[in-house]
Amino acid sequence: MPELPEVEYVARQLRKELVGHRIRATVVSWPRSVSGLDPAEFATRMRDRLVDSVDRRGKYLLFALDDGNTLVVHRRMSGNLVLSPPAAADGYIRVAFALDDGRQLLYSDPRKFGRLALLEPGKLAARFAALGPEPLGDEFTPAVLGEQLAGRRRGLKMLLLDQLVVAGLGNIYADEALYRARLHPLRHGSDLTLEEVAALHAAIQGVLRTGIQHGGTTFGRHRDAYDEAGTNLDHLMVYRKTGLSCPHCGTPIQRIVVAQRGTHFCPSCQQLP
DNA sequence: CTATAAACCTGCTGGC
DNA sequence: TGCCAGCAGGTTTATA
Repeated sequence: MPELPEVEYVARQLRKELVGHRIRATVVSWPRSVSGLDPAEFATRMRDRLVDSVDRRGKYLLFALDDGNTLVVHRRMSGNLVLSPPAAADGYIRVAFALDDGRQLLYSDPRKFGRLALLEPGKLAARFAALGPEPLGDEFTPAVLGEQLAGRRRGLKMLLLDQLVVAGLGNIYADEALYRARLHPLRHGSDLTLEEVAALHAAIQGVLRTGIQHGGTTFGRHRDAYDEAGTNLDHLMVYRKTGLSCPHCGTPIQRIVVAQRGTHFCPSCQQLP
């Protein structure tokens, strides 16, 4: 499940590999993977475009093209962007881009949830205007996090998953951040002390940096641009560790369901007041 | 504002 | 061992 670390890691790889290269032919084999455009029109607009830059915003990958438009990719649950040749076809290729040097950029997505869109500058700005702050950016300070949580009666788990509160956290890193900050997932956003907000801020940045450092968390299908699995699974403390001992106190990790999502925490280290 | 649920999909797990 | 129901989760849309 690509979250910020998985997207950031791939963005860094693709920046190195794609900037300065042109896209030649585009083949869309699952039309719904492209949103907002007819697949044939999408292929036409992509033809001979030069990749000027590769960036990330939240869980979105952004490829700035030389005609001023931006290719936006969200991998959702099972999408991967992989450079060929890794024995190429895995049977789930939804979109394939042929590059000017013979390589291919393949979008593989078994569950077909991910989306590729081609956006003009105005639409790009509108799309991301409401998105929350970048948790690893300079603008994300404890005070900013405090503002985002102030007056919110929702639980912390829900708030952290809300991309308008903070951009890029998903189920894995939300659980890990709350564990690291020792905060119960059902604590109300508005109830935190200044110290707790500061701890959560540090925890969010910590778990994300750790994730990037280890190439992301591969639970099943996530692969980087070179088709390699990430190793951050070895560094998770609570996510999908129900019944296993808390690394800090030994209490069995508990699983509850919050907003239809599995939520893992230590009932001893993370208590409700 | 907040909460809840369904829809989009397919691979994998677990219960029998 | 084999089958199949249901789980898994990011986002959008709909409903209350």
